[in-house]
This record gives sequence, C-alpha cells and structure tokens, in this order.
Amino acid sequence: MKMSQLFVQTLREDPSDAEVVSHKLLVRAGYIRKLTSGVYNYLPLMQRVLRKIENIVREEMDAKGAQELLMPFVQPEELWQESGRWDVYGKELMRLKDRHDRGMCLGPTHEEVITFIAREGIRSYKQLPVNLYQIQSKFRDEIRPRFGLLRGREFIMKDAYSFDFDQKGMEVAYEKMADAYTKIFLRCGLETRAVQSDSGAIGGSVSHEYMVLTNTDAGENDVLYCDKCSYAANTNHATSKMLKAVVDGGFAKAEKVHTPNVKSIDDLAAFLKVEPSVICKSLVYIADSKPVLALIRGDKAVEEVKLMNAVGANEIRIATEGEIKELMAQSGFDAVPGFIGPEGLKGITVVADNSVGELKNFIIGINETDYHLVGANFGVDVTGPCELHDIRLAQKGEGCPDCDGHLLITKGIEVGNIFQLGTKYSAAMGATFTAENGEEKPFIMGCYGIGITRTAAAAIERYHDDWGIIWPIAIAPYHVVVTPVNVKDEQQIETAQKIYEELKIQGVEVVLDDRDERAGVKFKDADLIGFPYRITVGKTITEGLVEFKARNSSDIQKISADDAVSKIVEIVKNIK
RNA sequence: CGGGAUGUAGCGCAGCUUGGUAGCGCACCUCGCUUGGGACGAGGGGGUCGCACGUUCGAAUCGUGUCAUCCCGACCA
Repeated sequence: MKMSQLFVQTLREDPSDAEVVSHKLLVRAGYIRKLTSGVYNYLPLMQRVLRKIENIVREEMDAKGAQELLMPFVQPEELWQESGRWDVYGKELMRLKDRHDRGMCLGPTHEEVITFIAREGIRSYKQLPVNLYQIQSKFRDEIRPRFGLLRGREFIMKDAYSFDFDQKGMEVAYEKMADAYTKIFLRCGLETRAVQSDSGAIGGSVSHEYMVLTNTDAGENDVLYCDKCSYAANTNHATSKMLKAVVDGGFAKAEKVHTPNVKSIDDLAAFLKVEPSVICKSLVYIADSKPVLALIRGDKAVEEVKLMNAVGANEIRIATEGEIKELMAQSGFDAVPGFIGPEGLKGITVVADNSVGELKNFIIGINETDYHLVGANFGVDVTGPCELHDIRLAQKGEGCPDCDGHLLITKGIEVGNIFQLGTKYSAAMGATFTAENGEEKPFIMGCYGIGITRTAAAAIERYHDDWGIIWPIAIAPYHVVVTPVNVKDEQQIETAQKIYEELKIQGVEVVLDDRDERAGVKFKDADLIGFPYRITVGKTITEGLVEFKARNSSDIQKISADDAVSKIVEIVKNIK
C-alpha cells in the first residue's frame, strides 16, 4: 500500500473528548472516528488490526474443535421472555419494536439464540459435545460509555458456547477454552491473568475473567492477586484469610452505654477505647426494592456484589436516610443511622458476614439514638433470624485463601471471560436432548467471550510511548513502512520502490511512504501509527546503505537494501 | 439516573463579562522555496456560532427551554 493512497488522516492534537491513551492514539493516528456516543467507525487501519486479532482467535478456537457460525444481530423478544432475561437485563438491552409492534432487541450476547439453535439441532447425546462460536458486533446500551474502544456501546466480540451432556464434559470444554484464551492473548502480545469473578446477569457458577494487568485509569477492574501462588480474583468476588484481630470485646456483661452523637465506627472505637474489630457494624441496603440489613465486623467493608448474590437480588444500593427512618418507624423505633442494629427490626432480611460469627462480647447498635450495647452475644442479645454469608470486601495485605501468601491489588482490563453456565438457559428454554438411558435432559452449557475491539485497545494501553502506538507485530495493521526521505531524489525513490515491491512479493505487509513530505512528517506519522519496523532510504543510499529501525527500540542499523529485505522477511516468517 | 462541565470551520481553541461586519493555530487548495524528526513565504476556499423560542432596531454574546457530548459514581467483553 502506498501511503499517498492509504485512507488515513492523522491529527496533531489529542481529541478533546478522549481521556485514556488508547482512545487518544486511535483517533490521532486515524484508526477510528466517533459516530455517536460509544459507537465508532473502524477505518481501514483499524479494520486490519481487528482482522488480525479475529484470525488469531479463529485459529485457536478451531484448534479446540469449535465451529464458527453467525447469528443475527437483531433478536426477538419471545426468546428473552423464555430465558427470563427480558425482565432482568435492564436498560443495557436495547429494545425496539418492528412495524407489527413486535418486541425485538439488539443482541448484547447470544445465549438465547444459541440455545434456540441447539434446541432445534441437537436431539441426542451422540451429537455432543459441540462448541459453536461467532465473531460479531454486539450492542449494549451502557449507562456511561467511555474510554473509546474500551467501553463502547457497540463493540466486536467473539462469543462461543459449549454444549455437553454432563458436568464433566462441560468442565473439559471449559478447560479447553481457558487454554485457548491464554494462547490467544499471548499471540496478541498480551500477558493475561485468569481471575475468579462474579458471574453477574449471565448466570452460572464458575467463571474467570482474563485481565491485562495495567495500573492505569483505563483498567476499570480492581484485581486482587497473590504474591506467591496463581490466585487472582476480581474484588467483587475475592476472598481472603483475615489476619489476626481482636474478636472478644472483653466486656463482663451486656450493658447499654450512653454514646452521645457517636455515629462512625472510628469514633465509637475511640469513645469506648476498643478495637474497631469488636464492633458489629449494621448497614441498611435496598436490594431489588427490599430492605436488607448487613452485619459486618467494624474493621471490614461490605462487598455489595457479594451481598446482592447472597440475597439473590439483581440490584443493590445503600439505603437513604429517609428509607432508614421509615424502616425504624415500622418497627417502632426512631433511631438515626449510626445506632441501627438487628434486634427487634421487622420486615427486613438480616445477612451477617462470616466474620461476625466469631465475635464475642461485642458492641452493636440497638436502634436507640445515642446508645449502643456493649458485651453483646449472639443468641442472647441478638436473637432474630440471620443468614451467614461471605459478604466481605477482601483487601490488599490480607492472606491468600489458597496459600500462605498475601494479596496485592492492581487494576486490570478485562479482555475475555469464561463461564460455566450449567443448565440455566437450556432448562429455562426447554433445550433438551435424549441421554444414553433414554432420559430427556437439558444441555450443560458454557459460554466464552473475547472483546476483540477491547483487546486492540488494551494492547495500545500496554504498548505505546510519547510518540504513538507500538503494536505487537502479530496485530499491527502492517509489518513495515519504507520511507524514502526525499521523493525528489531519484536514487532514493527508486531504491525504496524496489524494496517495497520485493517485500510485497515475499508476502510482507508493507507501506511505501511515497508522499512528497519532509522527513519529519513521515517519521512522526510512522511512529504515531505504530508500524513495527521502518526502513529509511536516505542520503546514505549513495553508499548502498539504508536504515533499519524497530519501533520499540531507538537503535538504527545501517545495512544494505538486500539485507533489509531479508531481515524483514525473516521476522515476518516467525510471527505466530 | 444523581453530581459537574462543554457545544463557535475537518481538528484544537479565542471571542460572550460590556449585544453592533465571526477570529486564531493546525489541516485543506494554488504558486514559490525547502527535503533526516510535525519548515518557510505569498495567495485562497470553508462556519445559518448545537437547536428552538423569547428580549432587542440589532443576539455567538442576554433569558427560557431543548438536544448532544464529555468528566465523577452504580452496569459490563
């Protein structure tokens, strides 16, 4: 491709609406342009990058025996009614009506459609296992699209779905995908960590997220990982061994204590001269519009996602002061937040964190403003029904749950995600097969996603410098740019052209910068766009020498034109 | 949806307080000159100032409304 023909417009300045480096560089270097919020045009350079990533994904998926298909982007409401997600999915699901007033939606994911396909096509266990995937645009009407391609509303995703006749088979499929994912990201030049995660609205039990660990704002997920073993988990899911703490308040008897205007845990601990860990903190949440009282040790925090899962809700938020007041009134109290406790409360689910179970002679609110109970004990002073769950936010420095290491925290960009779904969709939608014993059984499913566009953006977050993008060669739009410094110099342009033709013949993806521009402009553009290699044909051509430079290094080698060609050919041959 | 901000040429911005012929840099076109890290000179094209209503002799500027975009939070590949 000649640079003079390539459809690309580079910008000198960062676009005003871009915040993170991948977004800025993709726009500046002419890869993408915004069409509307969270929706981007992928220009020719971008399309080449996406194709490269997609092809790596295809090769690794096919290697695991998965088969590519393509499902519709628009889906009928009925299917979502069958799975139950029409009501659950929320506003991210872009709903529309066709001319006959039938409900439709833009596909945010394809569990419903694939289950429909399996229900129609798979009758017998003999047809299993099957793994089907597609690479396609998805649409999720995100509350707040941001960060360019990292969180668009429309994005390209590879989604795969496995079908098995038993749990064991599904676990094998899951492991295969896990293996494929590690390879895919590695081939894209990205080291990832498989972290345990919450499975959210998609459902299922076991799931892992593939994270590119980056300590930048662009990493939207907080990841806790062990400094010793391979344990890693999203903070919304992580568990930890707690380090030793005082759990016995040491009070000889239960006693109501006047604590005027002492509302926070820190103030209360200071006021009573005790460790925060012997206080039982009571927090009121609203989960799917129902009130929930969460009890947790005073020195720890509640992880809302865990709490939400514990009560089987889809939405959760902390209660407002007004709601708390109302709740108090219902049970005949009028305490203000800071003095709330479980005892005597009516019409509320009480969930206690496991950590609370160890407490003895502790301190707790009793729904009386300006008073707390010290020396409280379960079964004596706290008598209501109460479920024990892990609802605690694991924190940095705590013990690894799997070994004797400690947890560290970092940010991560989630580029892939694998779930063991089980029968959630197949059972709901009546997708069954005939088992060996003649029984009709629902498929055991798994689903596996990779954000193609997000992977490209993550690669830029990971590999760039002040001048522009530094693509890993496997996903670069072109392998090399040949830059004649002065196109009016016949020897330079002729040599450059020869190198260009030769490389093309050898199957190298090459751009010839044949523009009548000054060298500085060409170099700046080449660095910004991020060609992995550059062959510069300049003054030294009179001695038969050209320059060879890698984008990720400042070294410049002066070599013969022939050597430059064979060097590039060698490099390209070794791309996996 | 809650909190904050911004809409003026393809991009980045000034002008608005104090209403009176719409500006600057980059990009683009022509000519000259230049050719190793975003040169220079001369000339040129391009904007119903987000949209609507109002105030006024007159609105980019003042008022009201509306739409869009971005940032901070809850959602997720």
